[in-house]
Amino acid sequence: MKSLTKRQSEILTFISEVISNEGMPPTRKEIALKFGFKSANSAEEHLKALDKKGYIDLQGGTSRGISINKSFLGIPIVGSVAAGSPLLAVENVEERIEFNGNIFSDSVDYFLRVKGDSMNEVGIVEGDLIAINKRKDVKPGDIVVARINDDVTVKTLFHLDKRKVILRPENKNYKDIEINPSIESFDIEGKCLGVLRNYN
Amino acid sequence: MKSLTKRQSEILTFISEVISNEGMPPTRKEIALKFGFKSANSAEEHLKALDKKGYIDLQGGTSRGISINKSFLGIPIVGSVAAGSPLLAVENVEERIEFNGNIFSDSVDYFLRVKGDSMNEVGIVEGDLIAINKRKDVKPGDIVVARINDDVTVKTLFHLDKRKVILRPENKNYKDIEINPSIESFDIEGKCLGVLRNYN
DNA sequence: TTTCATACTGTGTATTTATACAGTATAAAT
DNA sequence: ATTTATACTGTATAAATACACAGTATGAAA
Repeated sequence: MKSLTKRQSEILTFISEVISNEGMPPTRKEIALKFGFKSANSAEEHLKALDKKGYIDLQGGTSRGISINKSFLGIPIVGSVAAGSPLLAVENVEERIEFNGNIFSDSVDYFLRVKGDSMNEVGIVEGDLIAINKRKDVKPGDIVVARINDDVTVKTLFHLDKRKVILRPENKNYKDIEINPSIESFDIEGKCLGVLRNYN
Repeated sequence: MKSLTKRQSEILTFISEVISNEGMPPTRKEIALKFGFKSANSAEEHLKALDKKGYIDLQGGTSRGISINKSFLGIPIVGSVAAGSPLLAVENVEERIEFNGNIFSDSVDYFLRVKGDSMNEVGIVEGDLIAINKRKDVKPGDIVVARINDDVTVKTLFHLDKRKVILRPENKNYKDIEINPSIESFDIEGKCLGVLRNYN
Protein backbone atom coordinates (compact mmCIF):
# COMPACT_ATOMS: atom_id res chain seq x y z
CA MET A 1 0.00 0.00 0.00
CA LYS A 2 1.31 3.39 -0.99
CA SER A 3 2.27 5.63 1.88
CA LEU A 4 0.68 8.99 2.52
CA THR A 5 2.27 12.39 2.69
CA LYS A 6 1.90 14.33 5.93
CA ARG A 7 -0.81 16.52 4.41
CA GLN A 8 -2.73 13.58 2.99
CA SER A 9 -2.58 11.84 6.33
CA GLU A 10 -3.89 14.97 8.07
CA ILE A 11 -6.76 15.16 5.62
CA LEU A 12 -7.62 11.48 6.01
CA THR A 13 -7.66 11.96 9.78
CA PHE A 14 -9.87 15.00 9.43
CA ILE A 15 -12.36 13.15 7.26
CA SER A 16 -12.49 10.35 9.79
CA GLU A 17 -13.05 12.83 12.61
CA VAL A 18 -15.82 14.65 10.79
CA ILE A 19 -17.61 11.39 10.07
CA SER A 20 -17.29 10.46 13.71
CA ASN A 21 -18.36 13.85 15.08
CA GLU A 22 -20.86 15.15 12.54
CA GLY A 23 -22.20 11.85 11.29
CA MET A 24 -21.36 12.69 7.69
CA PRO A 25 -18.26 13.25 5.58
CA PRO A 26 -17.10 16.83 4.92
CA THR A 27 -17.53 18.75 1.67
CA ARG A 28 -14.51 20.05 -0.28
CA LYS A 29 -15.24 23.50 1.05
CA GLU A 30 -15.28 22.30 4.65
CA ILE A 31 -11.92 20.60 4.18
CA ALA A 32 -10.48 23.75 2.61
CA LEU A 33 -11.82 25.82 5.50
CA LYS A 34 -10.26 23.54 8.09
CA PHE A 35 -6.81 23.65 6.49
CA GLY A 36 -6.97 27.27 5.39
CA PHE A 37 -7.00 26.50 1.67
CA LYS A 38 -8.29 29.42 -0.33
CA SER A 39 -9.55 27.13 -3.04
CA ALA A 40 -11.81 24.12 -2.61
CA ASN A 41 -9.87 22.59 -5.44
CA SER A 42 -6.94 21.92 -3.10
CA ALA A 43 -9.21 19.64 -1.15
CA GLU A 44 -10.41 18.07 -4.39
CA GLU A 45 -6.86 17.20 -5.37
CA HIS A 46 -6.00 15.71 -2.01
CA LEU A 47 -9.14 13.63 -2.19
CA LYS A 48 -8.14 12.37 -5.60
CA ALA A 49 -4.70 11.48 -4.31
CA LEU A 50 -6.22 9.59 -1.35
CA ASP A 51 -8.61 7.83 -3.72
CA LYS A 52 -5.82 6.90 -6.12
CA LYS A 53 -3.79 5.45 -3.25
CA GLY A 54 -6.79 3.46 -2.14
CA TYR A 55 -7.40 5.03 1.23
CA ILE A 56 -10.80 6.45 0.37
CA ASP A 57 -13.50 5.91 -2.22
CA LEU A 58 -15.06 8.90 -3.93
CA GLN A 59 -18.61 8.63 -5.19
CA GLY A 60 -18.91 10.91 -8.17
CA GLY A 61 -21.71 13.42 -8.46
CA THR A 62 -22.73 13.02 -4.84
CA SER A 63 -22.45 15.59 -2.11
CA ARG A 64 -20.21 14.40 0.71
CA GLY A 65 -19.54 11.26 -1.31
CA ILE A 66 -16.41 10.21 0.53
CA SER A 67 -16.05 6.84 2.20
CA ILE A 68 -13.00 5.63 4.03
CA ASN A 69 -11.71 2.28 2.88
CA LYS A 70 -12.69 -0.24 5.52
CA SER A 71 -9.34 -1.95 5.71
CA PHE A 72 -7.92 1.20 7.24
CA LEU A 73 -10.79 1.69 9.58
CA GLY A 74 -11.38 -0.04 12.81
CA ILE A 75 -9.13 -0.90 15.65
CA PRO A 76 -6.38 -3.46 15.19
CA ILE A 77 -6.43 -6.68 17.14
CA VAL A 78 -2.93 -7.66 18.14
CA GLY A 79 -2.48 -11.40 18.46
CA SER A 80 0.83 -13.17 19.02
CA VAL A 81 3.55 -10.59 19.33
CA ALA A 82 6.74 -11.49 17.51
CA ALA A 83 9.66 -11.06 19.91
CA GLY A 84 11.24 -7.66 19.60
CA SER A 85 8.73 -6.25 17.12
CA PRO A 86 6.55 -3.25 17.92
CA LEU A 87 3.12 -4.32 19.12
CA LEU A 88 1.36 -2.63 16.24
CA ALA A 89 3.66 -3.96 13.52
CA VAL A 90 1.70 -5.33 10.57
CA GLU A 91 2.75 -8.91 11.26
CA ASN A 92 1.19 -8.76 14.72
CA VAL A 93 -2.18 -7.43 13.62
CA GLU A 94 -4.67 -10.32 13.39
CA GLU A 95 -7.50 -8.26 12.00
CA ARG A 96 -9.36 -5.06 12.65
CA ILE A 97 -12.74 -4.51 14.17
CA GLU A 98 -15.09 -1.71 13.40
CA PHE A 99 -15.66 -0.09 16.67
CA ASN A 100 -16.92 3.30 17.53
CA GLY A 101 -18.79 4.62 20.44
CA ASN A 102 -17.84 5.78 23.86
CA ILE A 103 -17.74 2.43 25.52
CA PHE A 104 -14.37 2.74 27.15
CA SER A 105 -13.14 5.58 29.33
CA ASP A 106 -10.38 6.56 26.93
CA SER A 107 -9.59 6.02 23.27
CA VAL A 108 -8.70 2.47 22.35
CA ASP A 109 -5.46 2.22 20.37
CA TYR A 110 -5.64 -1.52 19.91
CA PHE A 111 -7.05 -4.73 21.29
CA LEU A 112 -4.67 -7.36 22.60
CA ARG A 113 -5.67 -11.01 22.58
CA VAL A 114 -5.06 -12.54 25.97
CA LYS A 115 -2.96 -15.67 26.35
CA GLY A 116 -2.78 -17.79 29.48
CA ASP A 117 -4.66 -17.70 32.75
CA SER A 118 -2.52 -15.37 34.85
CA MET A 119 -5.34 -12.81 35.20
CA ASN A 120 -8.20 -15.25 35.72
CA GLU A 121 -9.20 -13.97 39.12
CA VAL A 122 -10.21 -10.57 37.79
CA GLY A 123 -12.23 -12.08 34.97
CA ILE A 124 -9.65 -11.86 32.18
CA VAL A 125 -9.45 -15.22 30.50
CA GLU A 126 -7.66 -16.82 27.56
CA GLY A 127 -8.89 -15.47 24.24
CA ASP A 128 -10.34 -12.26 25.64
CA LEU A 129 -9.64 -9.03 23.84
CA ILE A 130 -8.41 -6.32 26.15
CA ALA A 131 -8.75 -2.70 25.08
CA ILE A 132 -5.45 -0.86 25.34
CA ASN A 133 -4.69 2.83 25.47
CA LYS A 134 -1.05 3.57 24.64
CA ARG A 135 0.50 5.51 27.49
CA LYS A 136 3.46 5.50 29.85
CA ASP A 137 1.89 7.15 32.87
CA VAL A 138 0.28 4.30 34.72
CA LYS A 139 -0.24 3.98 38.43
CA PRO A 140 -0.39 1.10 40.88
CA GLY A 141 -3.69 -0.71 40.56
CA ASP A 142 -3.86 -0.27 36.80
CA ILE A 143 -3.83 -3.34 34.62
CA VAL A 144 -0.96 -2.69 32.23
CA VAL A 145 0.66 -4.07 29.12
CA ALA A 146 4.40 -4.25 29.75
CA ARG A 147 7.39 -5.42 27.81
CA ILE A 148 10.08 -7.24 29.74
CA ASN A 149 13.11 -8.24 27.68
CA ASP A 150 11.12 -8.37 24.43
CA ASP A 151 8.34 -10.31 26.11
CA VAL A 152 4.88 -8.73 26.19
CA THR A 153 2.74 -9.38 29.26
CA VAL A 154 -0.47 -8.19 30.90
CA LYS A 155 -0.46 -7.79 34.67
CA THR A 156 -1.65 -5.54 37.46
CA LEU A 157 0.93 -2.89 38.28
CA PHE A 158 1.73 -3.14 41.96
CA HIS A 159 4.77 -0.95 42.35
CA LEU A 160 6.75 1.30 40.03
CA ASP A 161 9.86 3.37 40.62
CA LYS A 162 13.26 3.81 38.99
CA ARG A 163 14.86 0.87 40.75
CA LYS A 164 12.03 -1.58 41.12
CA VAL A 165 8.88 -2.63 39.32
CA ILE A 166 6.45 -5.19 40.66
CA LEU A 167 3.87 -6.74 38.37
CA ARG A 168 1.18 -8.88 39.96
CA PRO A 169 -0.60 -11.75 38.22
CA GLU A 170 -4.20 -12.10 39.37
CA ASN A 171 -4.00 -15.83 39.97
CA LYS A 172 -2.90 -17.61 43.14
CA ASN A 173 -0.80 -20.05 41.12
CA TYR A 174 1.53 -17.31 39.90
CA LYS A 175 4.08 -15.25 41.78
CA ASP A 176 4.73 -11.53 41.55
CA ILE A 177 7.23 -10.45 38.91
CA GLU A 178 9.94 -8.16 40.20
CA ILE A 179 12.05 -6.24 37.71
CA ASN A 180 15.03 -3.95 38.04
CA PRO A 181 14.62 -1.60 35.07
CA SER A 182 18.31 -0.63 35.19
CA ILE A 183 19.33 -4.22 34.54
CA GLU A 184 16.46 -5.69 32.57
CA SER A 185 14.86 -4.00 29.62
CA PHE A 186 11.42 -2.83 30.75
CA ASP A 187 8.77 -0.69 29.16
CA ILE A 188 5.14 0.20 29.74
CA GLU A 189 3.19 -0.23 26.51
CA GLY A 190 -0.19 0.91 27.70
CA LYS A 191 -3.08 0.71 30.07
CA CYS A 192 -5.92 -1.77 29.91
CA LEU A 193 -9.22 0.08 29.60
CA GLY A 194 -11.54 -2.88 29.47
CA VAL A 195 -12.39 -6.30 28.20
CA LEU A 196 -14.26 -7.54 25.16
CA ARG A 197 -15.22 -11.20 24.92
CA ASN A 198 -17.12 -12.85 22.11
CA TYR A 199 -18.60 -16.30 22.68
CA ASN A 200 -18.60 -18.54 19.66
CA MET B 1 -41.82 11.76 23.86
CA LYS B 2 -44.28 11.97 21.01
CA SER B 3 -44.90 8.75 19.17
CA LEU B 4 -44.21 8.29 15.49
CA THR B 5 -46.57 7.33 12.72
CA LYS B 6 -45.79 4.19 10.77
CA ARG B 7 -44.42 6.21 7.87
CA GLN B 8 -42.28 8.41 10.10
CA SER B 9 -40.89 5.36 11.81
CA GLU B 10 -40.05 3.78 8.45
CA ILE B 11 -38.27 6.94 7.40
CA LEU B 12 -36.31 7.16 10.64
CA THR B 13 -35.24 3.55 10.19
CA PHE B 14 -34.22 4.23 6.61
CA ILE B 15 -32.10 7.21 7.63
CA SER B 16 -30.41 5.10 10.26
CA GLU B 17 -29.74 2.34 7.75
CA VAL B 18 -28.30 4.71 5.17
CA ILE B 19 -25.97 6.24 7.73
CA SER B 20 -24.87 2.77 8.73
CA ASN B 21 -24.45 1.44 5.19
CA GLU B 22 -23.34 4.46 3.18
CA GLY B 23 -21.57 6.38 5.90
CA MET B 24 -23.68 9.47 5.34
CA PRO B 25 -27.31 10.51 5.75
CA PRO B 26 -29.58 10.46 2.68
CA THR B 27 -30.76 13.50 0.72
CA ARG B 28 -34.46 14.33 0.39
CA LYS B 29 -34.37 12.96 -3.12
CA GLU B 30 -32.88 9.67 -1.99
CA ILE B 31 -35.59 9.29 0.65
CA ALA B 32 -38.27 10.06 -1.93
CA LEU B 33 -36.76 7.50 -4.31
CA LYS B 34 -36.71 4.81 -1.64
CA PHE B 35 -40.36 5.31 -0.72
CA GLY B 36 -41.58 6.03 -4.23
CA PHE B 37 -42.49 9.66 -3.52
CA LYS B 38 -42.77 11.65 -6.69
CA SER B 39 -41.81 14.82 -4.88
CA ALA B 40 -38.79 15.39 -2.69
CA ASN B 41 -41.01 17.64 -0.65
CA SER B 42 -42.72 14.61 0.86
CA ALA B 43 -39.39 13.64 2.36
CA GLU B 44 -38.88 17.22 3.49
CA GLU B 45 -42.16 17.21 5.37
CA HIS B 46 -41.47 13.90 7.06
CA LEU B 47 -38.08 15.19 8.12
CA LYS B 48 -39.69 18.28 9.60
CA ALA B 49 -42.15 16.11 11.50
CA LEU B 50 -39.32 13.95 12.84
CA ASP B 51 -37.38 17.07 13.79
CA LYS B 52 -40.39 18.61 15.50
CA LYS B 53 -40.94 15.44 17.51
CA GLY B 54 -37.30 15.44 18.52
CA TYR B 55 -36.16 12.27 16.84
CA ILE B 56 -33.74 13.94 14.46
CA ASP B 57 -31.93 17.24 14.16
CA LEU B 58 -31.90 19.04 10.84
CA GLN B 59 -29.00 21.31 10.00
CA GLY B 60 -30.31 24.02 7.73
CA GLY B 61 -28.54 24.88 4.49
CA THR B 62 -26.39 21.79 4.59
CA SER B 63 -26.54 18.86 2.24
CA ARG B 64 -27.36 15.63 4.04
CA GLY B 65 -27.69 17.64 7.24
CA ILE B 66 -29.66 15.07 9.18
CA SER B 67 -28.52 13.69 12.51
CA ILE B 68 -30.39 11.18 14.58
CA ASN B 69 -30.95 12.21 18.16
CA LYS B 70 -28.50 10.21 20.26
CA SER B 71 -30.98 9.27 22.92
CA PHE B 72 -32.73 7.00 20.43
CA LEU B 73 -29.56 5.50 19.12
CA GLY B 74 -27.42 2.89 20.62
CA ILE B 75 -28.08 -0.27 22.51
CA PRO B 76 -29.84 -0.13 25.86
CA ILE B 77 -28.07 -1.17 29.01
CA VAL B 78 -30.43 -2.96 31.32
CA GLY B 79 -29.55 -2.54 34.97
CA SER B 80 -31.65 -3.67 37.90
CA VAL B 81 -34.72 -5.39 36.58
CA ALA B 82 -37.90 -4.49 38.44
CA ALA B 83 -39.70 -7.69 39.38
CA GLY B 84 -42.27 -8.69 36.79
CA SER B 85 -41.44 -5.96 34.30
CA PRO B 86 -40.18 -6.70 30.80
CA LEU B 87 -36.40 -6.49 30.62
CA LEU B 88 -36.47 -3.68 28.11
CA ALA B 89 -39.07 -1.58 29.94
CA VAL B 90 -38.02 2.06 30.16
CA GLU B 91 -37.56 1.91 33.92
CA ASN B 92 -34.96 -0.83 33.55
CA VAL B 93 -32.84 0.93 30.93
CA GLU B 94 -29.85 2.57 32.64
CA GLU B 95 -28.53 4.27 29.53
CA ARG B 96 -27.66 3.49 25.97
CA ILE B 97 -24.31 3.00 24.36
CA GLU B 98 -23.41 3.80 20.84
CA PHE B 99 -22.20 0.59 19.47
CA ASN B 100 -21.83 -0.56 15.95
CA GLY B 101 -19.52 -2.97 14.35
CA ASN B 102 -19.44 -6.69 13.97
CA ILE B 103 -17.88 -7.48 17.27
CA PHE B 104 -20.33 -10.11 18.40
CA SER B 105 -21.48 -13.15 16.47
CA ASP B 106 -25.10 -12.03 16.35
CA SER B 107 -26.99 -8.78 16.74
CA VAL B 108 -26.99 -7.39 20.26
CA ASP B 109 -30.49 -6.50 21.50
CA TYR B 110 -29.33 -5.17 24.82
CA PHE B 111 -26.58 -5.27 27.40
CA LEU B 112 -27.36 -6.61 30.85
CA ARG B 113 -25.35 -5.44 33.84
CA VAL B 114 -24.14 -8.41 35.85
CA LYS B 115 -24.85 -8.69 39.55
CA GLY B 116 -23.19 -11.14 41.89
CA ASP B 117 -20.35 -13.60 41.46
CA SER B 118 -22.15 -16.73 40.32
CA MET B 119 -20.37 -16.77 36.96
CA ASN B 120 -16.91 -15.80 38.19
CA GLU B 121 -15.16 -18.92 36.98
CA VAL B 122 -15.86 -18.17 33.34
CA GLY B 123 -14.67 -14.60 33.69
CA ILE B 124 -18.03 -12.88 34.15
CA VAL B 125 -17.77 -10.62 37.16
CA GLU B 126 -19.94 -8.08 38.99
CA GLY B 127 -20.53 -4.95 36.94
CA ASP B 128 -19.73 -6.54 33.58
CA LEU B 129 -22.03 -5.84 30.68
CA ILE B 130 -23.09 -8.97 28.87
CA ALA B 131 -24.32 -8.70 25.29
CA ILE B 132 -27.68 -10.40 24.86
CA ASN B 133 -29.47 -11.61 21.76
CA LYS B 134 -33.17 -12.13 22.36
CA ARG B 135 -34.07 -15.69 21.45
CA LYS B 136 -35.78 -18.78 22.83
CA ASP B 137 -33.81 -21.46 21.03
CA VAL B 138 -30.83 -22.01 23.24
CA LYS B 139 -28.89 -25.22 23.72
CA PRO B 140 -26.94 -26.77 26.57
CA GLY B 141 -23.60 -25.03 27.00
CA ASP B 142 -24.99 -21.60 26.12
CA ILE B 143 -24.87 -18.90 28.74
CA VAL B 144 -28.46 -17.72 28.95
CA VAL B 145 -30.62 -15.03 30.50
CA ALA B 146 -33.58 -16.74 32.14
CA ARG B 147 -36.54 -15.60 34.13
CA ILE B 148 -37.61 -17.80 37.04
CA ASN B 149 -40.70 -16.59 38.87
CA ASP B 150 -40.13 -12.95 37.91
CA ASP B 151 -36.47 -13.20 38.81
CA VAL B 152 -33.91 -12.57 36.09
CA THR B 153 -30.71 -14.58 36.20
CA VAL B 154 -27.66 -15.38 34.06
CA LYS B 155 -26.39 -18.95 34.09
CA THR B 156 -25.03 -21.68 31.87
CA LEU B 157 -27.81 -23.84 30.47
CA PHE B 158 -27.05 -27.44 31.39
CA HIS B 159 -30.27 -29.24 30.56
CA LEU B 160 -33.57 -28.22 29.00
CA ASP B 161 -36.72 -30.21 28.31
CA LYS B 162 -40.42 -29.85 29.00
CA ARG B 163 -40.26 -31.30 32.50
CA LYS B 164 -36.87 -30.21 33.74
CA VAL B 165 -34.46 -27.34 33.33
CA ILE B 166 -31.03 -27.23 34.94
CA LEU B 167 -29.13 -23.95 35.15
CA ARG B 168 -25.52 -24.09 36.27
CA PRO B 169 -23.70 -21.29 38.07
CA GLU B 170 -20.02 -21.15 37.17
CA ASN B 171 -18.81 -20.89 40.73
CA LYS B 172 -18.03 -23.75 43.12
CA ASN B 173 -19.87 -21.97 45.93
CA TYR B 174 -23.21 -22.21 44.15
CA LYS B 175 -25.37 -25.20 43.42
CA ASP B 176 -27.21 -26.06 40.21
CA ILE B 177 -30.69 -24.64 39.88
CA GLU B 178 -33.32 -27.19 38.92
CA ILE B 179 -36.68 -25.97 37.69
CA ASN B 180 -39.88 -27.75 36.75
CA PRO B 181 -41.39 -25.43 34.12
CA SER B 182 -44.86 -26.91 34.62
CA ILE B 183 -44.85 -25.79 38.23
CA GLU B 184 -42.63 -22.75 38.31
CA SER B 185 -42.84 -19.93 35.84
CA PHE B 186 -39.79 -20.15 33.59
CA ASP B 187 -38.74 -18.36 30.44
CA ILE B 188 -35.63 -17.97 28.32
CA GLU B 189 -35.00 -14.28 27.65
CA GLY B 190 -31.95 -14.60 25.46
CA LYS B 191 -28.47 -15.85 24.79
CA CYS B 192 -25.28 -14.26 26.00
CA LEU B 193 -23.09 -13.37 23.03
CA GLY B 194 -20.20 -11.85 24.88
CA VAL B 195 -18.85 -9.63 27.59
CA LEU B 196 -17.96 -5.96 27.74
CA ARG B 197 -16.08 -4.60 30.72
CA ASN B 198 -14.94 -1.05 31.25
CA TYR B 199 -12.36 -0.32 33.93
CA ASN B 200 -12.64 3.00 35.70
C1' DT C 1 17.01 17.23 -17.93
C1' DT C 2 12.56 16.18 -18.07
C1' DT C 3 8.92 14.12 -16.11
C1' DC C 4 5.94 13.29 -12.22
C1' DA C 5 3.85 13.91 -7.62
C1' DT C 6 2.82 17.27 -4.29
C1' DA C 7 0.65 21.42 -2.81
C1' DC C 8 -1.45 25.14 -3.63
C1' DT C 9 -4.60 29.70 -5.85
C1' DG C 10 -8.26 31.29 -8.84
C1' DT C 11 -12.24 30.97 -11.87
C1' DG C 12 -16.14 28.90 -13.76
C1' DT C 13 -20.13 25.92 -14.16
C1' DA C 14 -23.23 21.93 -14.35
C1' DT C 15 -25.50 19.40 -10.95
C1' DT C 16 -27.12 18.41 -6.55
C1' DT C 17 -29.64 19.70 -2.80
C1' DA C 18 -32.53 22.08 0.50
C1' DT C 19 -36.50 24.08 0.96
C1' DA C 20 -40.38 27.37 0.14
C1' DC C 21 -45.11 27.76 -1.78
C1' DA C 22 -49.44 26.05 -3.80
C1' DG C 23 -52.42 22.29 -4.07
C1' DT C 24 -55.33 17.67 -2.91
C1' DA C 25 -57.05 14.25 0.26
C1' DT C 26 -57.84 11.70 4.64
C1' DA C 27 -58.14 10.87 9.43
C1' DA C 28 -57.81 12.39 14.16
C1' DA C 29 -58.37 15.96 17.64
C1' DT C 30 -60.82 19.94 19.65
C1' DA D 1 -67.94 21.61 12.78
C1' DT D 2 -63.51 23.18 12.29
C1' DT D 3 -59.00 22.89 13.04
C1' DT D 4 -54.75 20.24 12.91
C1' DA D 5 -51.64 16.48 11.62
C1' DT D 6 -50.60 13.27 8.15
C1' DA D 7 -49.37 12.11 3.53
C1' DC D 8 -48.72 13.10 -0.54
C1' DT D 9 -47.93 15.75 -5.98
C1' DG D 10 -45.99 19.53 -8.57
C1' DT D 11 -43.29 23.64 -9.42
C1' DA D 12 -39.67 26.69 -8.49
C1' DT D 13 -35.33 28.55 -6.97
C1' DA D 14 -31.41 30.04 -4.15
C1' DA D 15 -27.62 27.98 -2.31
C1' DA D 16 -24.50 24.22 -1.78
C1' DT D 17 -21.49 21.21 -3.94
C1' DA D 18 -18.54 18.65 -7.08
C1' DC D 19 -15.27 19.11 -10.09
C1' DA D 20 -13.03 20.60 -14.48
C1' DC D 21 -9.45 23.72 -16.41
C1' DA D 22 -5.65 27.02 -16.11
C1' DG D 23 -1.91 28.52 -13.47
C1' DT D 24 2.42 28.72 -10.00
C1' DA D 25 5.97 26.55 -7.30
C1' DT D 26 8.82 22.78 -5.19
C1' DG D 27 11.12 18.58 -4.65
C1' DA D 28 11.86 13.80 -5.97
C1' DA D 29 12.34 10.25 -9.55
C1' DA D 30 13.65 8.53 -14.15
